[in-house]
Amino acid sequence: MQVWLNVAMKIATWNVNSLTVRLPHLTDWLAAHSPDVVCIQETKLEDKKFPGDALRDAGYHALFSGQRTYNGVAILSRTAAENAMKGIPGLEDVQQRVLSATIGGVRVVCVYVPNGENLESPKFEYKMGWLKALQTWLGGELARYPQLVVAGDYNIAPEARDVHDPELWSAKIHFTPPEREALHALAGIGLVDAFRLFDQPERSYTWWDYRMMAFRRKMGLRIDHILLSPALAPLCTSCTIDVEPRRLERPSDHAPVIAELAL
DNA sequence: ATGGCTTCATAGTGAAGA
Repeated sequence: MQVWLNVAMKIATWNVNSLTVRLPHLTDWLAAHSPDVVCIQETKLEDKKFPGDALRDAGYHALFSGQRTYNGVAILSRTAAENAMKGIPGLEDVQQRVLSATIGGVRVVCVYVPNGENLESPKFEYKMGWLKALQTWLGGELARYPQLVVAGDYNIAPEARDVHDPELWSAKIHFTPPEREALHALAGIGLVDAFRLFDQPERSYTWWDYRMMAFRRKMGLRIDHILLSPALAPLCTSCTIDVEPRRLERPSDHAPVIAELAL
């Protein structure tokens, strides 16, 4: 007699653009959706100011790696995380952008890819070097952890359909050819975009500028992604963007992305 | 639009985000 034990895992990513400002939105969202794992970017606070108590009251363990003013990542989970690690090994970086841990047998990597500013900026060089280091490291992690999720704010829109006006954005940061090639290279090592495993509505985006009433006018970019290892991709049962938090007062400019896995 | 918000910071001709 064979016993099947199916476990569903709901994993999300959300750039909150200041965890201090967005904490009420986050705790409301956790209560409404009960995700098992949430990768958070742009906490913008030092570790000593991390709202661990509020998140514990909300029912979540938290790993965090922050700094003053900028960047900062966290992983929230219903069950305790194991083997937590900060950053990309071998990459000297004072900016807190990567956190990884194992939760329920799944290796979770939370990433906040650099913005890049523009093609002429030194920040663009930093972004491209950072992405190369990420790719090299993830190649090894894929071999080490067959069940791997890499979720976060990639600051890159992969395809024209991920940009509200591809012509306008063709030479702009987030949609330049070298950035798109760097994201495509992650597909080359086996990582699959969970969102495109399913039919999706047109004009599906995860970020909208605060200016120009961009959200209301559907002028956005899809730059937040959940990438899955080859072993996990067939186990993914859904992937959606939740635009509701973007409608709230004082919203984050990013919306959460949620994937469900049948493990 | 070479910046129209928003955040954190400081009191800047702000910086940075996306």
